Amino acid sequence: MPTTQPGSTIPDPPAPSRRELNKAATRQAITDASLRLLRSKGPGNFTVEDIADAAAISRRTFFNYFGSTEAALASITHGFLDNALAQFRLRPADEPILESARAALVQLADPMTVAPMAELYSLSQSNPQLNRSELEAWDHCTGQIIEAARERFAGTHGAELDELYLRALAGSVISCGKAAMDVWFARCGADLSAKSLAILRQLLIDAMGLLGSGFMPTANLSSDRH
Amino acid sequence: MPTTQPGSTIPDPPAPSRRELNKAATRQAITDASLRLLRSKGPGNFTVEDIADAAAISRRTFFNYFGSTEAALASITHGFLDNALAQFRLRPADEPILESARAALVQLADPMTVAPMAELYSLSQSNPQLNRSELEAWDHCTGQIIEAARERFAGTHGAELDELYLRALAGSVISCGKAAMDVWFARCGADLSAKSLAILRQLLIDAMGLLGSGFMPTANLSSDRH
DNA sequence: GCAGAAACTTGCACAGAGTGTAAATATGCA
DNA sequence: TGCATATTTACACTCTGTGCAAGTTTCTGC
Repeated sequence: MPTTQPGSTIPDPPAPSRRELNKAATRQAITDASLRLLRSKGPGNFTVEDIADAAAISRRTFFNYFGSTEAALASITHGFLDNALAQFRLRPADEPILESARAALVQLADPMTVAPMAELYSLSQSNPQLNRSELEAWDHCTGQIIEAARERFAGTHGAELDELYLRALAGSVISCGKAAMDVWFARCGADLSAKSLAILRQLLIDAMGLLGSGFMPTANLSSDRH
Repeated sequence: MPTTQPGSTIPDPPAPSRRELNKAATRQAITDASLRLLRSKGPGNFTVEDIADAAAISRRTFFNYFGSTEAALASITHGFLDNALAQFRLRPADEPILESARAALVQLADPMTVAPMAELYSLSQSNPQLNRSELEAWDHCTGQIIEAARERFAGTHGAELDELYLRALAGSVISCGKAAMDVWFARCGADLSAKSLAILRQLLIDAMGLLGSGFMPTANLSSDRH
């Protein structure tokens, strides 16, 4: 029962006002409508007006929330990656970054979290327009990881972390996470069974392992693990 | 004097026909005009029609060559990365992939090659539209590296390379290359002096070194090398 | 060299994307 | 309740991107 007593000493989630609730609902209605249309008509076969009608809003309002149909769908990916980032930030500050990344990514291999992402993957396969927005989402996440790692380092040490180290590492972590997702999807499609998710988890662990070991050439023997 | 004797036994560059020359010239005229307009008006402040006028072609013809203004500009990045890929393919097949990547990237730190890229970087800083196309170009290159590495491995060994290894490595190499370029640009701007290019070269080498050593946490001491 | 084929360019028309503006409506706050 | 502020909406407008058909250039075989 989340009471919001005015005298509460803990800031709580600061009282979601009516306006914020409405906006969140509209936003959700738009992404839901977009996903429905993507399912029923396929990528590129529906317009912003279609989405607006399906979400019971005006075309103009759609553009108050998203800049394009792709952006509306990419919000799913953004949600997924924001989740990953939140997990990353929860890790202890003295942990090696790669280990934090591994732990954060493994958290994502859970049905509720991965389901929308998997569906989006399967529906947007081989569609250039959507792929660009996906790339943008992953890139945005890279930027956020850079920020998070920088803050973490500045917190524990006094100095600043080398910029190349930071950017190269963050980019590689994201690339490896993406590679694991790609391989998983190619191998399992949108299958969300426990077995399939275990494979995803292992792929994410393996990918971080490869990164941590500097991609030793012998590592390609790992293919017979599956 | 590039004679094209019919009896020549070597296939040569197979006789660039008039049509191909015209197309190449038009393509070049479009990218040149785009870059000129980017310089003079800034990103987002000119239309396809402006480019078409400047290149002395019709609007419709522009779209026969490129799908958008961004795509026209991204052809610069594509050229740069195609160059990198060609260097990669020239490396001996038994060399470790990371070493090949390092060598290929270092080849790019040369004024003629890097100049257009550097200018594009400086002009499209903080412009979302252009950045998306840039990301797409890097991603496209990742795909090509995956292909190249797969072929190379299949050539020397009989078996297939583990898909995760391949994708994670290719993605990380590209990420690190990009990170090095980003840091270089942040540090040196569009400066193309020998000293600046030496820094770029060293950044690329360092980035590949980080990748090869698995991002050992002590590596961040490298910042005092510069 | 010349006719016909094939490739390329161009103008036109049209659907859709994206944005500024101002009026209408909903929400927050005293 | 009543005013201030935030949000939605309709409308108009520019620009994008594409199909189509008519014009122009290049290529091919004769």
